[in-house]
Amino acid sequence: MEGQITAMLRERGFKVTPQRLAIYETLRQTKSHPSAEMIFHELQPLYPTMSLATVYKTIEILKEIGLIQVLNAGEDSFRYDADVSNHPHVRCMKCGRVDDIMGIESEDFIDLISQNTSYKLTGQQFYFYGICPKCQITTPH
Amino acid sequence: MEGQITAMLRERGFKVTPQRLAIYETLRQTKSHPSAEMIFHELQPLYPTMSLATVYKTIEILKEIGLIQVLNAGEDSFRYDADVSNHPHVRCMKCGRVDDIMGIESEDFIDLISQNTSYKLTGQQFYFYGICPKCQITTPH
DNA sequence: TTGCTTGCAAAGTTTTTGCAGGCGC
DNA sequence: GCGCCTGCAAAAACTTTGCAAGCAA
Repeated sequence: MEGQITAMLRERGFKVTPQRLAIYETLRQTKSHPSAEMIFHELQPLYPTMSLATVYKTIEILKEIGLIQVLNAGEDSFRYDADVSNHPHVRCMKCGRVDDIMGIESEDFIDLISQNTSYKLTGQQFYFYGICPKCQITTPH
Repeated sequence: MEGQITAMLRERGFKVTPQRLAIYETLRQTKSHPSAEMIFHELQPLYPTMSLATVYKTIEILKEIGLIQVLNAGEDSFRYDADVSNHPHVRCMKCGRVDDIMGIESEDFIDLISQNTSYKLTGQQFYFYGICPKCQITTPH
């Protein structure tokens, strides 16, 4: 599983660079669904010369290869997830964090939709909005 | 049902202006889920002096009052829908159009999610991606 | 008349593009 | 060494803000 990115980049004719590996690794090691800016700041200490433009360009490639998925939970910016499995996301309307919702079997629901549209479906994203446990405590009413 | 916007604006202390009525009416009379820019261009002939800023400011109010809902189907810009009922949307990856998916009962699915997260849920958006009927014909493979 | 609203312009945010030097292969 | 890649800067795209004049109530 690990190191797969190297092979997948080369297969598609992309070069393997430290920046690309670092950006993917950052996404693999977090569940916080960071934006480009967040990834950039995360890598700043390790790669002081890294630019935001490189983050965006790398994200574009990783998306194309299918190594990451792109999220927009109603914010101004996009977030990225190295877990490309089909799972819903939930955003806290108070603190802004975005979490995974795991363990949901949505095939039946998707089939139902498929039968109710004339589109040929290729994918989907389910976003939920609410208040996270921590923010429920802070403001309990 | 019609003219409700007038009362709802006044109730909240907002003034009723031709621009606000026109922007809401544009959204009520379409199913294309226009962006701010699209609304602006639609109204340009009728209101030559209308500005994009007014469109954005009005959208902010309509959203606050609950007369419209905000969508982001993975595009750079937001889209707006005067149908605030809870229904999924689908975007064509080829031509970019965004359509409603009606007639879906999603309560059971939402309940299932509700039981699988520690968030206190307040809302959700379901986005599907695919190819619309027209684009399926144009490129049939 | 009062003060919210409009529309213009400027600014803010996020993302993309152009290009010269650098590095993967 | 060739050609793609990086990083800087500039630009583009979308949205927000400031302010003077205008209009709703």
